[in-house]
Amino acid sequence: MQAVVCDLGMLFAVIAPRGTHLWEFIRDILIHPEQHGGLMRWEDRREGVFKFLKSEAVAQLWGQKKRNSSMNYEKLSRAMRYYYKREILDRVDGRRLVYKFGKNSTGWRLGEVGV
DNA sequence: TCGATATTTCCTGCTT
DNA sequence: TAAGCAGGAAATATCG
Repeated sequence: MQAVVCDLGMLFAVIAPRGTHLWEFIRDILIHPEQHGGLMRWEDRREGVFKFLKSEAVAQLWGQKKRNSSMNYEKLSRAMRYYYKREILDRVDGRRLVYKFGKNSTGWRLGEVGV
């Protein structure tokens, strides 16, 4: 598992632009699930609702991308919560590990993908 | 160098 | 009881 995360991290370091934001990193995992070993999945693609399947693995991947080995899901989720205020994400009440893209996020909608 | 922005880190309390 | 959620506060890194 650790090796898989390591490989994915290296892959990301190559394919992702330097200034990628967290929400873009999340979006890319969802758009290219085959490259990320089912870390996340769409709950409702049209509505932009998605779920973390392997929360700690996603956090580790994000940490590798930012060269931060102490990253974990608790810290990642705090950053996610700041997106509510900016309307990059919408809150999904009562469902753990479930988030929704907001009106200020782009590139995840069908027909928009492939940017 | 400085200010703005985007996290990161730590924390407390609540919920599932 | 562990894991996750919510949000305040302060610190830090990066960029223009």
